Amino acid sequence: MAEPAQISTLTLNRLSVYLRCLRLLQRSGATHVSSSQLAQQFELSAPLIRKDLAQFGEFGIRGTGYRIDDLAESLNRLLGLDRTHNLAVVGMGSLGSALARYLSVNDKPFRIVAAFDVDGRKVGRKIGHLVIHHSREIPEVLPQARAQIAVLSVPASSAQGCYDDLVASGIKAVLNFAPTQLKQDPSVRTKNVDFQINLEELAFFLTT
Amino acid sequence: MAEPAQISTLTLNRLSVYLRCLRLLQRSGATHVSSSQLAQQFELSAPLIRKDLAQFGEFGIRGTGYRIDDLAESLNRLLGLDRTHNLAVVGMGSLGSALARYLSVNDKPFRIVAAFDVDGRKVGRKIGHLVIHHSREIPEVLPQARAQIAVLSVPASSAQGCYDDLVASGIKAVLNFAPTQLKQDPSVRTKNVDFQINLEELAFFLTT
DNA sequence: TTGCGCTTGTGAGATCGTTCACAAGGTAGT
DNA sequence: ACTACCTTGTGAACGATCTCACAAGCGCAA
Repeated sequence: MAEPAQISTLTLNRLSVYLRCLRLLQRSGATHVSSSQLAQQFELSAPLIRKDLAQFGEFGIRGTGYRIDDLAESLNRLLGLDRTHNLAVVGMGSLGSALARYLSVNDKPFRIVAAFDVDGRKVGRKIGHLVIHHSREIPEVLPQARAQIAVLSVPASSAQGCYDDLVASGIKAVLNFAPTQLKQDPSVRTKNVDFQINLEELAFFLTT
Repeated sequence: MAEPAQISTLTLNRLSVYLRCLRLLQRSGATHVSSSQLAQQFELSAPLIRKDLAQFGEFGIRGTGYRIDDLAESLNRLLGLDRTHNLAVVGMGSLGSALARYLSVNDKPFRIVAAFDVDGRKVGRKIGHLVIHHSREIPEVLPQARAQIAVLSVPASSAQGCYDDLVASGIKAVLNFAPTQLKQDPSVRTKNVDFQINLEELAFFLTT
């Protein structure tokens, strides 16, 4: 019931997981679900799920559980997924292209509105119905396309430069795939997806 | 000086970051680095870095800092990166191919030894000098290739099935890129890289 | 050798996140 | 209406993680 002064990232990510699970349940025809049912889907405890959900009001019905449709819609709105978010992909190598394709296919709330690369051979080519621009055109194209979130999939060596360009051009958030630690701008929400580090984590546990 | 009974994942991931930074410093010709110098590279506090490193012995020299070469080698060995780890990639869609290419190029301690897909048109084709096998051949090919870590880049709908096959065939660790919550086997180290959830996290902070 | 300046290593404290136990509040059957 | 049975929401204990302050240690200069 208390309005969430500050939602932690951990909670937020779990909410995404919950929502995804609810979508599946919706398709299966169920109407209600309890916190313990959700808990045994993933490896989480029921009280944690209840605490997560209770931060935003009393969604549940005691004795019955949560109404799937209601909860899904609430989470959807809460996460800001009821609106369309415009993405720019910077770096159309194999990873960038894969991400672009993945995002284009789905009718997700994310839509690619701009793509950039430094490779002259790629500039001008189309990905879906979108022309690839040269990275130096970011300052003009980015605001015009109204991109709020950038997906950064360039080599580590050029990541910082691209990041700075994006920040200067008014980007609001960056999802960085480059295996490097960016010097972040405090006004831009930045998130790293570093699969090399994840591999190394797994490798470590194989040794012991 | 205390032998680390249990290293936390947070610490472990930071060690990877430190090591990466040390590699850069090595190229720049520096010989020593202090915890505060490291700290201002990323957004971390110096005491945290010292605590992380002190878990494994006294690497530093008071008054001087850390010897870059020594520390890099220690971390390298500690993380198990002085050995080669054999990878299998399951799902050679655009994402799987991008990951495979990325891992093939580098002379990292990770080496791809097997690739799988269910698409008959892809089976038999080569990625680098590696033949793509059909996913149903996992039970035979996986142990023969001595793959310890699997990279799972299949659609969400088939992720659980592939995961179970991998587990049954003796895989030791799995890096899952499918946007789904796997029912994990306790004997297999599993790590999720869910970039959809990361996007949703960024989207959330744009609304408020 | 002595003193000064610098940096590490580390216990104590603060903060954050999760688990636990239980009261409050529903539903269904009689 | 009443009872039995559920499930939620939540304060309190617990545990993990990070921050802080400071003593211990090393190098260098005189």
